[in-house]
Amino acid sequence: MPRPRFHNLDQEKQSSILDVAEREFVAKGFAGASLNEIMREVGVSKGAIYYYFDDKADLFATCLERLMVPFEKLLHDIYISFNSQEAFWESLLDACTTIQKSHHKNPKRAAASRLEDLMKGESLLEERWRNQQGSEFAQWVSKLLSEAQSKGFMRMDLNHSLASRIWLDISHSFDHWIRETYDEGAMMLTDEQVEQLAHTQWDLLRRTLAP
Amino acid sequence: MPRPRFHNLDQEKQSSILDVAEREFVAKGFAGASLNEIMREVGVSKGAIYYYFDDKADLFATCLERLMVPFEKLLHDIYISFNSQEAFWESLLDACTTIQKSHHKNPKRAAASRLEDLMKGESLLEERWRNQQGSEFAQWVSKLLSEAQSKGFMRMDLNHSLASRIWLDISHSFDHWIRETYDEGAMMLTDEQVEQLAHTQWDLLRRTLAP
Amino acid sequence: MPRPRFHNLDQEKQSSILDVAEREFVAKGFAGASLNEIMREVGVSKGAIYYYFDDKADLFATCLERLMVPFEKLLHDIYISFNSQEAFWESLLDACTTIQKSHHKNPKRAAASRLEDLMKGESLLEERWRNQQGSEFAQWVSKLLSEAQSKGFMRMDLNHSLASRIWLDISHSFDHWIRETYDEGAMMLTDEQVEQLAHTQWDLLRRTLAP
Amino acid sequence: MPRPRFHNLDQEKQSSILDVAEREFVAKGFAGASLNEIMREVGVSKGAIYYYFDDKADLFATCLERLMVPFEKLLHDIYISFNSQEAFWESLLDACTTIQKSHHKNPKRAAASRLEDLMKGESLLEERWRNQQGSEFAQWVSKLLSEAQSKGFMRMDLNHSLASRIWLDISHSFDHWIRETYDEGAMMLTDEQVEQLAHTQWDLLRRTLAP
DNA sequence: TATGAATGAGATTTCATTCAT
DNA sequence: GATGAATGAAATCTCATTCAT
Repeated sequence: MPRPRFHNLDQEKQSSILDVAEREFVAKGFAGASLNEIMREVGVSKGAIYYYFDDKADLFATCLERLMVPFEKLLHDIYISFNSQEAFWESLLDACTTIQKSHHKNPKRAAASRLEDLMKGESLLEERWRNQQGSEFAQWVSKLLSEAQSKGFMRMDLNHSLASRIWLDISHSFDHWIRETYDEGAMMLTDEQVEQLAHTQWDLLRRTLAP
Repeated sequence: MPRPRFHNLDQEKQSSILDVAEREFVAKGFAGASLNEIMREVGVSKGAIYYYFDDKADLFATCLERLMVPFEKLLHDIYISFNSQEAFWESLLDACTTIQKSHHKNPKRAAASRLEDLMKGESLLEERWRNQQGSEFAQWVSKLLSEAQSKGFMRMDLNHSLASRIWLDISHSFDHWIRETYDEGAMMLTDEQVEQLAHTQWDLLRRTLAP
Repeated sequence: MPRPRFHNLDQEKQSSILDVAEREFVAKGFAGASLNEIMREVGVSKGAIYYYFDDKADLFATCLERLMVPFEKLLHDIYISFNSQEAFWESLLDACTTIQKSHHKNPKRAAASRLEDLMKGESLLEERWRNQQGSEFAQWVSKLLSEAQSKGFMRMDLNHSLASRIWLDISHSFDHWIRETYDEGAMMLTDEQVEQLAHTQWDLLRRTLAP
Repeated sequence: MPRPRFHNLDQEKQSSILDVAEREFVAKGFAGASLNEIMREVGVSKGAIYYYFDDKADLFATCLERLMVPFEKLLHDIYISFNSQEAFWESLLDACTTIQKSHHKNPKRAAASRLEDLMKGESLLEERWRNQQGSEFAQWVSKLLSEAQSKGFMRMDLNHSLASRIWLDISHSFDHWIRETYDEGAMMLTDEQVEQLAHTQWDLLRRTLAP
């Protein structure tokens, strides 16, 4: 959580700091990233970063937060039906589509999974972050899975933690793929193609997790 | 690639160095790991490390190599039949079982995927590693996928790179799960359970990638 | 010497600033104390401190001054008789009693000696402070000693600077002791006990410095 | 406690480091002293200090130790007789003389009291140092005082902690005086004068603390 | 073959101080 | 009168790496 001062900066400044920091963290990992480098690149004075953020970890967390918060809002608004098996899978398809569209509109969002990966092993970060909010998406998946299993909409012969893991990793596969794709050629997909992609993802989930 | 001298050391010494280094890298990432710490823990002199390895990255690569090489040998010995669709999937089940058994016999192997993850973003490392050998497993998967697709044993409506990604990530899911499971309780699975796990993994691949 | 504006503040505000600053300086020394910390604790804005004081040293000096000035007034009002040896020592006993009582009424005063100690070695501070007023008490002691020696009321076989030093250090001994005592248990001495203490101090001076 | 490496340096190097550090600490206090400055002045590389010492506090402690250890050895060898009041005071005179001579031979030793003063309020330092050894001299004084009081060789109408304090402060008075004297003019006292000084000190103690 | 002393660049962080408003 | 954003020098400390022995 950055100090309130940070949010008093004009959007442009805020963005430019977080953009650079995000790029640096993604490129070199948490420990490998250099605040010096970030300051220099942003063109901000040495003390400024510490005027806005508590420390390196705080800056990192703020980058992560910026990526996650809108996504978490999105998640929160998603409605999943449990009326019938059919309705359940149908609404899950809608969810996949919504999420994919959001990712494509803001492809940087896909970096979040990379940032979360980077936290692994930085015990300091993990603690702070998890206490603060944890991975909302992982919780969302876990909850949905439990509920769907209890209704018999998803298979129960898989260990719950393993099933979650797989669901998450399939989602991450698409995130990675999108990130790589956009990084390489900044190609733009049409709305139709994005819908197709979401359908593919949903199909994989169904193939994998349907009873 | 460590200097040849390193391999003149007795096995025990080699192992103790790489064990400690591996633990340190996995725990703190590449940039975060401290050579000082590793030396101290191993009880080896400062100069020695530089006598055996070019630099930090070389030590890292050697750790990774140790984990990968036996696995690559295993891969190399696996026979996949392309005689018929049935035979293909049958031999793939054998492959999954072989791999799972190997992982359970040497659970540290599962750390390899974590080490490979750690490399991401350490541009220095990535370059060296890819030039040197790259991820053999990824290549194995990619080649199999191509061949199976060309024979019609696997679905073709998925982008090749995305399909690879998914195959790899499902494999990683199991690696992660195994690593976590062993880390937490050091529980031991019976042979039967391992076979069951391999079957599950294979089943997921089939559900996901069969035409 | 703070800017005149400072004294336009209401007493309460002035006190709260100096109280916190004094505590911080006594606790961490001049260099170790942090203006940031002080501002935060007082709840005063960053600019304000620099609006009221020239700089850190000025704030320090003001703390010291607040402690010393009333004491110096006290000193100034003390009458020492040089009519006879007997009268001299008698009036010195009165002086000791007056001073001790003042210290006990305002035990923080005893912190002054600690603050003065802290200045030692902060060459910047020493210079400013000595030029400005120096230790009034040291001067008072020195002057009394000279006069008493010249009248034969005090021994002359001691180097003057050494004798002063001893007189001062005996006084400081009591200051330290009082400070420690009050810090530890906040115990309160009765008037009688204070008088007894003053008598002890005076007795030590007489034993030490009488011819 | 410096790392053993430090003591492998030739005496000259060790001394030059500690001399500069001591001067810096005495001049500016612990917090005020700058390691950078010390390194620059000694002409030693930035890493070197941290190669020899754990941190700033360790360097400080080493300075203090160098001053104290020989003195503590001296204390340890001093014999105080408790056979009779006369013998007691006589042996105390010898002790004073021994100590004074030692101080004059190595006037820097007198800085120890200043260094110990500097530690006050640096809570970090105080803890480390006291746990490690504490002020040997204070203990020596306290023990002697108790024993002498129990035999009736010293007055018992003074609070023990206050009496200790006074004894210590009288000793410090002489230390301070010596340090100032040597700092100012580097004048040398003859053996006879030193003996005279010791006698004065002893006389003050007797006047002050004899029954 | 092996050591470990020594280095110095660079890391994160703090802090007194200034100045536009 | 008063604020607090912004600064940048300097602080402590770490670390991969070199090199004389």
